Amino acid sequence: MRRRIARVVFNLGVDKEFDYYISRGKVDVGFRVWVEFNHKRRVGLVTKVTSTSSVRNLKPILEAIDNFPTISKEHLKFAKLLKKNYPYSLGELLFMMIPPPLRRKKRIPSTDSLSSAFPHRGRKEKNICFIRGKNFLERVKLYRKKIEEKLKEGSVILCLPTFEYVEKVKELLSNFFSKELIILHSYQRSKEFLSSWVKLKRGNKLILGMRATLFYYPLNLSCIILEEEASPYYFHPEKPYYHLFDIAYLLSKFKNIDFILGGDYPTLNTFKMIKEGKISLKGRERKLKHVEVVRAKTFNYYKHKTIVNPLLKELLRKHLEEKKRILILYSRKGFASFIKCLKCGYIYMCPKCFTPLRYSLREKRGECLWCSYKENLGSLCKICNSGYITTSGVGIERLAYYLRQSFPEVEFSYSEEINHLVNLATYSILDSSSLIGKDIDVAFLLGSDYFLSRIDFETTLRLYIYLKRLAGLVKEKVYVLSENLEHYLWELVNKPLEAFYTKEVHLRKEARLPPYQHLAKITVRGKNRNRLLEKANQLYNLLKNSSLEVFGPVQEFPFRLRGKFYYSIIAKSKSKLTLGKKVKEVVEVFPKGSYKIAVVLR
DNA sequence: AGCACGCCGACT
DNA sequence: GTCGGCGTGCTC
Repeated sequence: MRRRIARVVFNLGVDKEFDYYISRGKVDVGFRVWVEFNHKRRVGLVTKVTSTSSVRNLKPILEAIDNFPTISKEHLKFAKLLKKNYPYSLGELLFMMIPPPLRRKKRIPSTDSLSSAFPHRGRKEKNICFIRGKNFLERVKLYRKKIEEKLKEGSVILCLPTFEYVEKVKELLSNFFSKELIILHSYQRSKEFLSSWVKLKRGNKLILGMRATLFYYPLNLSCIILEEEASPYYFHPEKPYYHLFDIAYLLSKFKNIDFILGGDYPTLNTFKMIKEGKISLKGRERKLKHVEVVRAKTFNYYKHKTIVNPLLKELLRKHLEEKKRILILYSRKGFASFIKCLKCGYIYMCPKCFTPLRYSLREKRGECLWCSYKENLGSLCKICNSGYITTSGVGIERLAYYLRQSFPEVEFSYSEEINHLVNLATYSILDSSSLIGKDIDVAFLLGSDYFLSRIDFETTLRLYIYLKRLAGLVKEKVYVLSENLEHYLWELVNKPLEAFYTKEVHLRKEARLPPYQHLAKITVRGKNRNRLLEKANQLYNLLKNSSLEVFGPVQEFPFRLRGKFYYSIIAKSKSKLTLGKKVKEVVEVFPKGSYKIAVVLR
């Protein structure tokens, strides 16, 4: 019996396979094919070759793009496993494993077949381990040993949060693994990406990349390393939404290989798994410098004509006189959060998102935080044409402005380059590697009350990690100015990790939040506000009927983005798997139309 | 996902 | 009358 029919999937949200007959040439599972689908020609991927089809009048495969598979049978199996956990089609998931240029009709620029090295599967019990190290320089040294050992068995992928980490690790490891080192990430040009992708399939390699890299894993993968596992960069913030930890965890289980997590402070989930004996722990906590929490009493800004707290001024003056190297961290970007007219009270808004525009002093214009909208401003109000425009709210640029007023002789440098005596930066600099190896004597963390007031259950843990990183960096002391000394973080910030994490885990358990309960945020968007709310309520009822704990719908922030409204519903469940499955079922039966749904699990 | 088709309310 | 938003169904 000759098998003449190919089952094909596309990079579309249709979770269905389509049959085409094979007219000529070699076509097999994993081949990219050029076919006509719905009056258009596009690239499909063969998931099966059979002899029968329930559909009559099949269309032919116009062309097999290559004469070898782009996707292996193992990758196909892994994509099917992912499909069980995520509300995406098999096609969408498989195309994540294909380099972007090859998602179009382009031939693979290689001479011989791409048949990869022998698939690797761990024999004994796989090992999940959290390696604790002060900073990434120290951890890379620890990974080096592990990489050397695992390269004997197969390839190793080292996932890094950002491009700058990849560059730094490349510098650090290229001497040790010059033959094995391969860089693969989506910042590369397509030619470079493709040549790396072809190379990583031959022999035992060390692959450096970011969150998308893991989807291109070679069959002989023997170990996954996730450096700085608590980094927010491992969350993919657009469709297809995923967290790299989950993908890496599933892949390591699927292949039964080692999974190494690295970081200075773990996520709460990892901490919980360490406590449960599911993850082993290497490395100890070291003594850090003291974080001093100072009561920043509220004072009258207008009377004092400054926003610089007198206490901060006093502390700064003292350390400036001692010629200390100072770092000041602040949580809000830009100059001001609002631009308004003093006469009519009009607040400048983004016309697409209906959120206040932020004022950027550097650019001298209003900017939307949520989309790319920019607006140049005159000195008179654009509505009443008479009132003066002022700004309110304190961003880091305004803070710098007032600090210069208070200390005219000091240069408050505000940039990513920390080379001056006094430096200003936003908290996010602590998620990068820019501060490693810099000499700082004293650090001030400002704006913590605002940071903690955000409606997000992760903020306390984030701030704890930021403060601990600062405490590990400075030679002398970290100051935090807060008006809210009752916050539980302040009494735990100088205690060992164990104390804070135990408390936080306890609170999350009480509040039934991750990692004890999992959350799915289901967001609907559409142009008609009232109808959208109806839709959101329908969705709410469907979720409720599938015996999930459901909350909402609530307006998203921003409520209106790029001309569309957004409502969110939160569903809760103890098991991430059941949650994912149930939400997926509901989303699938929900009528498709002009109201689009997005699902984020955590 | 994209697209065609058909329904219905709004508006010169 | 006809324009456009919206639901439905279909793609091998």
